[in-house]
Amino acid sequence: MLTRDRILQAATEVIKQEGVSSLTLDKVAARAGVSKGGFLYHFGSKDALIIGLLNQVMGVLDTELNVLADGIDARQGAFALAYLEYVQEPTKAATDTAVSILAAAAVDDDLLDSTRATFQRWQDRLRHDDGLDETEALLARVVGDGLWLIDLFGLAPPTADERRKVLDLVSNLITDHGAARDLADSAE
Amino acid sequence: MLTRDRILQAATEVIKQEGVSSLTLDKVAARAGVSKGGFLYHFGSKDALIIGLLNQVMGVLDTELNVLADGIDARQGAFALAYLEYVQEPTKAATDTAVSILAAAAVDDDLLDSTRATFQRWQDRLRHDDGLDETEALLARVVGDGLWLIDLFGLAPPTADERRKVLDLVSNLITDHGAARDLADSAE
DNA sequence: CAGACTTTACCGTCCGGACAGACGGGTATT
DNA sequence: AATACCCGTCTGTCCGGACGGTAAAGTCTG
Repeated sequence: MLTRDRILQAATEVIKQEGVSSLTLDKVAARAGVSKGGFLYHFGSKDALIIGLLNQVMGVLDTELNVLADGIDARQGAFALAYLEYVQEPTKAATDTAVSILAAAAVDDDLLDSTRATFQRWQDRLRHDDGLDETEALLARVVGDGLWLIDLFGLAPPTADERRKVLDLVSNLITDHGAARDLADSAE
Repeated sequence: MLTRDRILQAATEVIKQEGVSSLTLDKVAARAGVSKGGFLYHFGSKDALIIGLLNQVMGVLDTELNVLADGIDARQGAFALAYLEYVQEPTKAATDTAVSILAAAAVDDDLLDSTRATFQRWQDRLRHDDGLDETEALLARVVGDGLWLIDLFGLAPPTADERRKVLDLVSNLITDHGAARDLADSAE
C-alpha cells in the first residue's frame, strides 16, 4: 500500500477512535508507520492532509453515488433514490466523509470550500436533471443529509428499522408523485 | 451583565467569527473583558466552558421549542410542527447550539452526552406523545435536523424559498394524515 | 549519479492550567 | 463608629508540554 494512502487511512482511524482533537501530525505519522518527516514529504501541512482526506473520500462518495444511481431503474429520481439508499445504513465511505468534514470544520472552515462545491453539484443535479419536482428532490437530500449528520454527532440516531421506514416513506412519496405525473402526462 | 454570561457569549462569538480552532482560553477571556484567571474562576477548564455553553444553549432551545409547540393549534403533531417551524430560518439560538455542538465534538466527543440525552427526549416525545405516526414524527425530526446541520457546515444550504417549500411539504404530510386518521376514527 | 523517498534532530510558538495574591463589599466584634 | 476579618471575585504571571513545521543528512532504486 502506498505510503500516502496509509497516511490517509491512519488519519481517519485516528479521528474515529480518538477524536478530532487527537488528529496531530505525530499521531497520524506514528499510526501510518512513518516518521514525521516522512509524513510531511507527502502532505506539506496539516491543512494539506485534510484537503487530501476530503478529496479522496468525496471522490469515493461521488462515484459510488453515481454507480448506485445508474443501477436504479426509475424514470425519475434515480439520483434521489440513490442518495436515500446510500444512507440506509452508515457505510464506511459515508462515515469517513463525515469525520473528515468534522475535522475540516474544526481546523479551518475554508477547507470545506471544495466539499461545498460538490454538494452544490449534487444539489443542482437533483434539482434540474433528475426529473423530480424540485421540492421533493430537496426533501430527499435533506433527509439523506439529516440522517447522515445525526449519525455523525450521535444525536439520538434512529434504529435501523426506523431509518428504513422513513426512507421508504420519502422514496414512495417521490416515486408515487412521479408515477402520478406520468399518468397525467400520458393522458394529455 | 454577569461575567459568567459575558464569557459564554464571548465564546460563541469567537467560534462563529474565528472558528473552532480559535476557541482558546486567552481569546475568550480577552473578548469577555476578563483576565485568564478571572475566566478560570468561572469555568475551571476548557471542558467546563463547553459544558456550560451546551447547557445554556440547549436550555434555551428546549424552552423555545416548548413555547412554540404550546402556541400551535393542532390536535396532533404540535411538537413536530414546532420543530419544523423552528428551522424555517436559522435563529440565533439554533446557530449558537450548532456551533456549540461543533466545538464539543472537536474538543471531546464525550462532552455531548447530555446533549444527546436531550435529543433523545425530544425524539421520545415526538414518537409517543405527539399523536403522530411514528415514522412521520421521525421524518419531521430528520428534516429539521438535516436543514439545521446543513446550515452548520454550509453544505449547499437551500434558499429561504426552497426551505419553506420543503417544510410546508412535510408539515402538510403530517397534518393531512392526521386529519385522515381523525375521519377514520370518527367513522367507527 | 540522480531523484524519489525517508529519517533524525531540532526550533519557536501557543496553549491549558496553576498559583499567589489584590481588591472590595459585607459582617461581626469591640 | 472604628477595627479586624472573611470571602467571592478577579488579576497578572509563570510553567511544562505538545504541536506544527524546518532543515539537513541518509537510503534505496533505476
